[in-house]
Amino acid sequence: MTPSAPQPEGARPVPAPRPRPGGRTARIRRQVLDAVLAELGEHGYDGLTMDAVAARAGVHRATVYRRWGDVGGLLADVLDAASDDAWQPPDTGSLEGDLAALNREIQDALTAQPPIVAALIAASFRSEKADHAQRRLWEDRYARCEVIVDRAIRRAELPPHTDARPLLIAATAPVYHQLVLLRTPPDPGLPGRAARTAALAASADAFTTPSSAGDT
Amino acid sequence: MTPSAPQPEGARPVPAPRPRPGGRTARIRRQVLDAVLAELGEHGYDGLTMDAVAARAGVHRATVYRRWGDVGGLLADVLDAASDDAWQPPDTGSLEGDLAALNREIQDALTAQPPIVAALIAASFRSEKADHAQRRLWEDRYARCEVIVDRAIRRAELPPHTDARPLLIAATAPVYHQLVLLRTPPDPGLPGRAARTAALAASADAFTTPSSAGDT
DNA sequence: CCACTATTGCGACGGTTGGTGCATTAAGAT
DNA sequence: ATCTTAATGCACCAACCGTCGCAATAGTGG
Repeated sequence: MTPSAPQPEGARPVPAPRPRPGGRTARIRRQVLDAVLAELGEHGYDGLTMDAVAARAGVHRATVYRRWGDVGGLLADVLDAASDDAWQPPDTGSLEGDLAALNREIQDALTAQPPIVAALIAASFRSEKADHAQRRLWEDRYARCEVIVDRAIRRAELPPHTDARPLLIAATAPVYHQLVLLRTPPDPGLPGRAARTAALAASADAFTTPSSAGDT
Repeated sequence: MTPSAPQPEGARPVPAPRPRPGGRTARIRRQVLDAVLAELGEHGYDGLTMDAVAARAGVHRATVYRRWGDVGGLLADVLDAASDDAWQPPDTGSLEGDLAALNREIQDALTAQPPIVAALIAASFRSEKADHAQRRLWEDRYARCEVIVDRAIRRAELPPHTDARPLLIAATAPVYHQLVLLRTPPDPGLPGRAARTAALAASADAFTTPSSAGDT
């Protein structure tokens, strides 16, 4: 079973809804998840072995196997933990500015050193559990970004019935595509260009729903 | 074309290893590559082991190890072999039609059963060799697609200095993004919508190089 | 046809990782 | 303090990896 979302650093020990949220369990969980991030940054997703994680965390392999099952369980837990932050999309005052800033954040995250984000995306292909967690993270992030489109509609930059998701996908997909799939070196102009392209198509009604109130 | 048969360095410094592309060598290569595809389709990239490939191909493990080195070498050879086909982008008579047809081909390939293309993309993250081969394949495919933009320019559908690559990326990235990264179920309307969006932005000069003859 | 040799098959080895039964420890309650 | 039992550590096995030396095979040139 997956060990539900762990609390971030130093969170107050909540009044024990779980059978035994003892100090040892929480401490080991934090140690293991930190070890996963560290191993992921050093050796990449391919060098992420249960043995190395357990050794770095200072716990026995069997403990990691029982609580997380396999590497995918570890990744899934890390990904779910990533959804617990308070991230919000940028707010620059214009649609194109928001999308460009968003794309810049994406590019920075994908090219950061160590490449943890890229490693997590790549690793999500190896496991069903990590895949599901990755999808939840995508859904969470794109849902939060919908406010960008809402604001643009409120500013009358976009027609009222613009579909947020396809617009956000069109704006961000080129950045992911080039950096994750094509693996081309980062292009400083790409975030802005992709944002401009999507904003242009959006203002030309390329993302308005034919029927109203129809969510995909 | 062949995996160039990397000789075991240091073991036997043969000064003039006469290449021997005899019938047996080629036959074994084909058997092994077919086995790789079959294993990839059945067990996915994660279940792709050297032992299983050798057993299915009817050759000894040592042979596979000697000629391809590791799983990455096998994948790289498969990817390189994929570049040797005579694929050409569709020609429907219009830019949007070409892009839509291209996107439909991409979507079909990515959702085919067994998911060999998706498995190859995912597997390209596991190995340096497979990664390089995958990049070569991307480059080959996108280079072949540039003729779509050339034809559109010749038809006066696009301004003369339109950059082919960013346009092709913008048109195809959403399909890859949704199917490979986001892992959403295939949307029959997505190829056409992405093509329409890109064509619209392109006709609005979104992909023309600001300065003269563009590079990249 | 024959000699030469690159290539393959064969069996085995040590090493690493994935995964699991069993004994021990420690958290939580009485 | 003591009991209960969830959680952990330990030992163990199975599968796969990567490599080696040697024998057998089959292209290649004479």
